[in-house]
Amino acid sequence: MMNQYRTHYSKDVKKKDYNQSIKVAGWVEDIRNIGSIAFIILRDKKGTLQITILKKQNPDLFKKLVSIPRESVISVRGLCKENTQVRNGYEILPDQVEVLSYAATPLPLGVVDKVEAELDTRLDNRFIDLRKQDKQAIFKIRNIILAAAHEYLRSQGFIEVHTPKIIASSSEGGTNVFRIQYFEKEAFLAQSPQLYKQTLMATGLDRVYEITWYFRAEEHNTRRHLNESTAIDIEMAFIKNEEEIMKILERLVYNMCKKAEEKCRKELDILNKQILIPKIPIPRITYDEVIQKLQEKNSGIQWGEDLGTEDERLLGEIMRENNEHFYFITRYPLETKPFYTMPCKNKYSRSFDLAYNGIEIASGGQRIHDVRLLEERIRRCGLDPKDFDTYLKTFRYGMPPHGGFGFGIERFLMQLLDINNIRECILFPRDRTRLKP
RNA sequence: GCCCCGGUAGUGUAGCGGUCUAUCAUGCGAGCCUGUCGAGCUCGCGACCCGGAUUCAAAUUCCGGCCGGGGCGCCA
Repeated sequence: MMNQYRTHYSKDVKKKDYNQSIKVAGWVEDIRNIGSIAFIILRDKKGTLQITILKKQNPDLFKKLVSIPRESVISVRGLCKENTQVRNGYEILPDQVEVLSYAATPLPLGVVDKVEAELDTRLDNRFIDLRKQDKQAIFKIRNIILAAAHEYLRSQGFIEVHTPKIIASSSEGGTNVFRIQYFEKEAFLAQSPQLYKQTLMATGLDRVYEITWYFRAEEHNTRRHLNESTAIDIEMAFIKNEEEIMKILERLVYNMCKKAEEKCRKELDILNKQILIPKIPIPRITYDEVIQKLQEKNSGIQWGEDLGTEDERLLGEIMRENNEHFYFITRYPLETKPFYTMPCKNKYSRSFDLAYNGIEIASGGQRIHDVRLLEERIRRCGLDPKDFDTYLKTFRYGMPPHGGFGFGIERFLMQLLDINNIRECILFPRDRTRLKP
């Protein structure tokens, strides 16, 4: 007995339950009233089932059932009968129906209607949109991917941490931050846990990870940006160079893909997608090689410039021709990277991006642990070391070599499942204009 | 921040100066139908984002506003 409303989920009814009285509960997805017989499709967490009722056997109950508005929540007790004509192989012949919640009509959005609504309408009514199994599948896969990340990172000695999202100063420069009122002070929402992760490298925890929010006040309006997104952020100490970080990242990605492939068969089927599991090692291409490849394809990009969207797409295409979907871009020019990035041979840096079919999904690298070099880099980037007092202090009393990365969860999901709008990959997206629900 | 595009029933659309009393589908309501599973059939309900302007006449043209989508930049 699961609870007073339900003894079985739709997909848990087995042969041994046939000819038994069972209880099911869920949402009324559809009612097909043929006249003297009616079929009610009930949807629960695991799928759908059919309730069949004959008018002449129970006229009152018949009338009650067929007049329930779609998407109402009901609990039904009845005899479970085998029937090969029905998709599940069984149907329920009800003797008791309890309406737990009546749905108003018309629905703001149909769950099984023949017309698909636009994303904007769907997001406005996300609680109904998410009743659709294909929309739900994305979040079930997301769950498995994150479970895989936790499992893998913990197996590698990382501990999970949580750092503040309300912060005193804009951490890195670069992207715009949201300003908020913190009692009598001005504060900001963290655009990344970068500086805190580094601070933790001074503590001896050595390996930390955080599944975290990024808040970014950029007024972008694209299919691949959110103003509130999530990431897997890691930082590790006592590294020799950035290669060690990439080794963790590629294995993390491998494990996430593998677990999704193993455990999300049903969801992948619903979405009609297949997962490409990366071959390890994931190829590393240097920034210089990238520029060369792009120039061969007549891109106007010059050495020293960051890759534009078009360049990223083109590179993705070039790589795909060689059957490579994942690839690292390494050794970016120091100029293009934030102040904390470890330089390499003057003009290069020990940084990398991980791209997946032409879109950046992670970026990271080795950080500077020498405080004097760090101060110099802050100045070179046109910032004032005084503004980084709290941060710089952590480097003055013993800071090991370290590095890490930030990995965008929605970006990854979007590429993994070939979804063309990032808003599909987060339950309640925040974008340039959307603040609710 | 720059640049495009769009707002028509609950949902998705057609119409792009008069023929709009606005199309079709879906939905909703009523009815018929004993095996539906995109059920079917009959009847009905329901909409031109807002404000100005042009015109004999505006859903349609112009201006402003509001709301949305997308591209670039930036980035995950």
